[in-house]
Amino acid sequence: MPQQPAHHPAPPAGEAAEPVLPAEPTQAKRFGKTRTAQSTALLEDYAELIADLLATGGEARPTDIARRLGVSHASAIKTIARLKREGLATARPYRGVFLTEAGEVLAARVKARHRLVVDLLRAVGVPAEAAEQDAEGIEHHVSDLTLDAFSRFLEARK
Amino acid sequence: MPQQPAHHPAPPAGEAAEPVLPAEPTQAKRFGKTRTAQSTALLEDYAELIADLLATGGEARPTDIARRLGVSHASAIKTIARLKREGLATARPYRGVFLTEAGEVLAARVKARHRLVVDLLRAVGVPAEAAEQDAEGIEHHVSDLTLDAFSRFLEARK
DNA sequence: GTGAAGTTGTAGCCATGGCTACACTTCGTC
DNA sequence: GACGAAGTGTAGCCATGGCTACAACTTCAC
Ligand SMILES: [Mn+2]
Ligand SMILES: [Mn+2]
Ligand SMILES: [Mn+2]
Ligand SMILES: [Mn+2]
Repeated sequence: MPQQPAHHPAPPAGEAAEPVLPAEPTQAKRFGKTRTAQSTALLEDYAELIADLLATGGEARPTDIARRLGVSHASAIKTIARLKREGLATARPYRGVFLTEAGEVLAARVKARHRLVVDLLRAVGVPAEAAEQDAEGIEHHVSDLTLDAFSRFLEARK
Repeated sequence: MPQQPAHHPAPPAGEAAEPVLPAEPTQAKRFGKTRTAQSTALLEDYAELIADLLATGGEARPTDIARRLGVSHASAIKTIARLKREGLATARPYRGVFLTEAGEVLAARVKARHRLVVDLLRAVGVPAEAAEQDAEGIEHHVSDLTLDAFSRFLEARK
């Protein structure tokens, strides 16, 4: 059994604490939103990465993208096809990948969010590499309200 | 373009900041770990929910699980099959679902992590419902190192 | 300019996780 | 105890996101 965080009231000794379940529709809504976030996570990472590659190297080639993501180039190409289908990117054969207006907007938003999450983690004492690692997953599940709170928190302790 | 967090150095006015890309193998490793976390997220949520249902109602039936997750009962049953396949749960037809030793260990760990993530979010000023919502996704991407940092942070400002 | 190497694209496979439709069991009520 | 409602299980569909294998195109070196 993992340790009890000290700021939480301990359960009455002897018997297990009855967990308090959220109301059923509330809980279903939460899980549903999490599933939605899941399905856009990959697109967000691609958009962010493509923007970075374009900014630094001038071009974003499927093979580079694949290598950076640690997947086969075939997988990358399939996801690039999805980006195109969803109006986030354009690509002509052998010419590299570019972002549409919508894609650039998404990339900028994702990038800002990514940085803010890393900064917040660092601020509460998470070691640098762990912060970078965890942020890569966490960023896709952070709502605007939470983002605002992160901003204010960082601002306050600057 | 989203707002610039004030604690970050602004890019030199006039030209865009060149993003600093992590080394390729580093970045690939990060994305890879995130993918792994993704694939266990669902099992974790099931284990946590089943434990809660068993603790409160004494039984965890596929239909209850499905309703709480907001999916069809057929989907729930398929994931329960995966839990069994991975040695986390047992279930005999029409008799409800139970956790194995391994399943209970997982559930306890997930539950503690979930609570800690919610508490951390609340502590940095995230509104209650947003904290609950976002934690449902974030929890699957929080490493032990990060969890420790959260603990210490909460302890320090208790 | 030609040939080899690297890049890109396509095809076909698998696992996961949704769904609906349908069949079968269990349970509660009368 | 019979019946109908609720719960459970199975089958078959789809999309996503991995993979390998192979084919076609570009590019670079010579
Ligand atoms: Mn990410
Ligand atoms: Mn990111
Ligand atoms: Mn969760
Ligand atoms: Mn949870």
